[in-house]
Amino acid sequence: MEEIKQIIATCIYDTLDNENITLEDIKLKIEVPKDKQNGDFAYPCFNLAKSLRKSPVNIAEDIKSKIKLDDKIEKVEVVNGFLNFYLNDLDVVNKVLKEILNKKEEYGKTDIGKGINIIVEYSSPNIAKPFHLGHFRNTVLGKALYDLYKVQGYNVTSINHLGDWGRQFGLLIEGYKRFKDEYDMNDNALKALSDIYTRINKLSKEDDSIMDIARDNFKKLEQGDKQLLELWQSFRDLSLKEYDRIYKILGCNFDSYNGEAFYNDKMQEVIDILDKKGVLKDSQGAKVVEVGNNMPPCIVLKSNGSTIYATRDLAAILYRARTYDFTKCIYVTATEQILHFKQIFEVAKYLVDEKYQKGLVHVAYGMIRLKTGKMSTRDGNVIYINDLINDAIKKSKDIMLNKNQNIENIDLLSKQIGIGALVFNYLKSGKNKDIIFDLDETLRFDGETGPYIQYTYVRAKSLLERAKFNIEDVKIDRLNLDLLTQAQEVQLIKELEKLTSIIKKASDEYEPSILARYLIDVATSFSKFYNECSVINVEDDELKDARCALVYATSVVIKNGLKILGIDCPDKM
RNA sequence: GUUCCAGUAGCUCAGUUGGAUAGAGCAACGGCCUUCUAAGCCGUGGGUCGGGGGUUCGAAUCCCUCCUGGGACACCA
Repeated sequence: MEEIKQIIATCIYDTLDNENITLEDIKLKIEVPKDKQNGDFAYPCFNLAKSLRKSPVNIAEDIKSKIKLDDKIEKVEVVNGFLNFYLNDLDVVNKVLKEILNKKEEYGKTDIGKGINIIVEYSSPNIAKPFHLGHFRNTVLGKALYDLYKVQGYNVTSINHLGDWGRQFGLLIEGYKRFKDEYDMNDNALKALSDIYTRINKLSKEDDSIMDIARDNFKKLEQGDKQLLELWQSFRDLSLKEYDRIYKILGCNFDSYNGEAFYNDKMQEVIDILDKKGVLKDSQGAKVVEVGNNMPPCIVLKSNGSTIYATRDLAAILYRARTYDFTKCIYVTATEQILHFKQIFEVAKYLVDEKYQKGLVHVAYGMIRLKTGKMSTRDGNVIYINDLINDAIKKSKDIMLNKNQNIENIDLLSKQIGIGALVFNYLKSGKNKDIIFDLDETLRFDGETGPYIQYTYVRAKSLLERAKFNIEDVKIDRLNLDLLTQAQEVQLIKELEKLTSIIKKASDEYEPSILARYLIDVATSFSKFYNECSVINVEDDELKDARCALVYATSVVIKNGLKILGIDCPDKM
């Protein structure tokens, strides 16, 4: 891509004789036309009009008449002041396909991140509560970001910053003591714990003494009360066990589960540093740091002297800079925390070197709301992810049974497809869009969905199986790829070429949806090819092999792409 | 009140470092399975790109302003 732009820019530059125009200027202006009719690359000549004192159309014609084209470029045409460049398709076809066939599951990977440390903090649920849709969006996004960096060779650390500390646990412990006998902790323990929490929370509003006990419980926890810590630990273990099921399903694992509790003993140093630097100020009894930029100050110590979430996040920044020497530390959370992160990133300049402070990134995603309003565990206005997963699996199973009665592994397949639909649904649109939950929309299986892409993969695999095409037995250099000249074939190959640059763009913009949408384009291009070009029923064996190679290459791109998103490829559906 | 995000087809969304006739999917309607999986493909209809100004050869995209929806705004996370 970049090299071709460089070549075209050089070709254009050589026809011009004007010191006001640089090669770099030209290269920057080269674009990919939206409409393929207009070629593979285009150069708009309008901005040259002033320096050259000629009309854009004349300039374009002039360049065209003088230009010496590189071998890689087939032709150039002038349309409305644009110079449209058409690549030599056979070059592209051969180069791209051979690369994919050789690299296989490595295709799309690069090493541009070699030696660079990146932290992705994501998922981070509050323990003792079931996973809901909000956590799901977070987890799916974070996992995709993690893998986007991973495949580019970055040294990535994933951190699950568990919400496992705070007064709420003092309250939960009290509720647990009172009501535990009424619940079955072996079945859906998190639901039970969260019900207990809801109950005791309600009670505490009628009875002030309960809050006092909760405060006291938490104080004891902080001081290391053995019995209470044991209880707290059991809540944490139960929660992780439950979450792990979902993490396994989504294909994510964490290098660290250091949550808020972990920083319990690491906050004093933050206070000391801030104090020593003289930035800690009294304000209405609390200790704050002014952060400017029209923002309210960041509270670091509450008026009762205790720490707050900002203190913990600051301690985490300090710890992570020392432990991981990160170039980037990415926080995946909902948009409601934007101000909070702006504040602590500002305060961080007093704690760590500029290198680290500049590397702090907040990736904020839009809220998921229900038609009945914002999700809230407290009001019971919430979608639990387990329920949704079960719905999705059931639906894909029903569809399969409807199509074909005897499918092996139907449980595995329906799980892969149902979850593929869910995950894709939450990755396909931009992260800062709010989502209003709609069950029918979430469980769609046709159109721009996960199952559509999986289906494309399955069709490709099925073709290869029928054609008995096994990549391990193929002599890649002896394939006659020059036979792939049909419009659908060339178009598909040009699509496959983009994977690497798409991965880079998606990570640069912290936007996995770019990859998700790209995979839809790949699937669509393949489906068009599939409809137009026979693979198995062609007489010419050379053509058959070439097409099989293309089918295989497509399956590789889809599989590699979906893997980054955390979506499995089923063999049949 | 301050500030951030969003507003594009009936619905859900792409497109935003300015470029060619604003694109998909769903829904609607019409085609394509005795030959590779119809969870698919092809076609038709559907648009004041929230409104109004401005900058520019050129604006959905940049600037100003207003409207609508959502979030955040001191001791919850």
